Amino acid sequence: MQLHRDDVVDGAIAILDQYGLADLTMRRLAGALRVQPGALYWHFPNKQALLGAVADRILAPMERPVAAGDWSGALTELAHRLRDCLLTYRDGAELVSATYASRLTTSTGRERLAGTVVRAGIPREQAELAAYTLLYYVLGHTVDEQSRMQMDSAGALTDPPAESTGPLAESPDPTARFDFGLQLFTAGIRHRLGSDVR
Amino acid sequence: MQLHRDDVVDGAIAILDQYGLADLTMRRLAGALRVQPGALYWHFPNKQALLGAVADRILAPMERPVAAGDWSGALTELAHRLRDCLLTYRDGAELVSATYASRLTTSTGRERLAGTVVRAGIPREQAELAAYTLLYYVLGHTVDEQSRMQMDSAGALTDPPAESTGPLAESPDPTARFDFGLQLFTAGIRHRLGSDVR
DNA sequence: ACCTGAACACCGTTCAAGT
DNA sequence: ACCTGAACACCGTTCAAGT
Repeated sequence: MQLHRDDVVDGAIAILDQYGLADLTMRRLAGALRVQPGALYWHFPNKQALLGAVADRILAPMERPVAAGDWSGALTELAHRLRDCLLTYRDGAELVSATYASRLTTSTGRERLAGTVVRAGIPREQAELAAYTLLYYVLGHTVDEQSRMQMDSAGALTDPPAESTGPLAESPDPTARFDFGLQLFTAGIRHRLGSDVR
Repeated sequence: MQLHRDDVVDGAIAILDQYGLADLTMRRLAGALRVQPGALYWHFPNKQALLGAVADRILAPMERPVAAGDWSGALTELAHRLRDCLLTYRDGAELVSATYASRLTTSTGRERLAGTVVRAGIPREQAELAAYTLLYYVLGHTVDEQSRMQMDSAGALTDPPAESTGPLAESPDPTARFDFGLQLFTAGIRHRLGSDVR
């Protein structure tokens, strides 16, 4: 049985989702694929490249077209879809955020965000900056949200009726909290459209 | 010569700044302090705790009072100061962002940001959310900015007259780019003050 | 072309034992 | 109280050699 590039990514995703990013090692992955660690290096030059391919897989749904017509609807849809991608697998947000340090530049999600902001009427250069701003927010929020989820599902067993873990514990819906920052962002864009935009 | 907790943090900061986060290992740090690796575990329970102490050191200037009187000035000042803290040492942004996954909740910088937003006239719960939003932006932006700086100073020797590295290469001043996102944020806050705030 | 076997140069952490 | 010595259980990566 030949091992293909996609099989390696499949195996990596499986380990990621079941055991988390810390357990996603080349040796463990090789073991799961019933192969020697060195074999992986025929398919990928190094671990970083493998993680990049995993990140691409996680973000694949970002390619699909958006339904919303107006720019603010499209922006909201893209931001939510990005968050959904990151939340699909355990430690997905952390992996993408760690792996896309510089890779963000070529990310297709970033381009589409920027294009949508341009459509709103913001000059190209500023739209690029706005896209980054939104991206930083979505990544930061989702990494935080996901790590809290995992802390909760671990702590729920050891610490059942804990009062509150911090100033965010009382906020009800994670999605509502996400939307708050999103609305702050779109309001900021709208304000730039109102004022002198040049 | 007795080794104290602060000496360990000093040594860690020195290695971080000279060789980067990847080279900040317990063994290397022990070597620099002329001590066995195990000795560090008398002063800190594990590496994570050590990195937390390093992060606290990096963020120490956040405690100083702010000069600006109005809320938007104070917000801008705090955001800039946070960025400055992160840029002071090599890989500072990456270390803080990696180490403060859950530690953000108790961070003093976050509290002060939230307090400032409350002063603007936003209800407490929303102000907390806004503070997180700003924090995610500053961290994301600065990690990106700092990693680009290091890629440039490494690539400048191997790749002198490269055309452009991406859609951000033409933007002139990193500080101006930082301010753009910051203004987007404050405009968003201001918009919430204008509308029904409850 | 694709993989094995085996090594190289590291990690973080623990812990009896020393002083 | 503070540290050494030495081990344990891992890492990512390389590379001759096999098929």
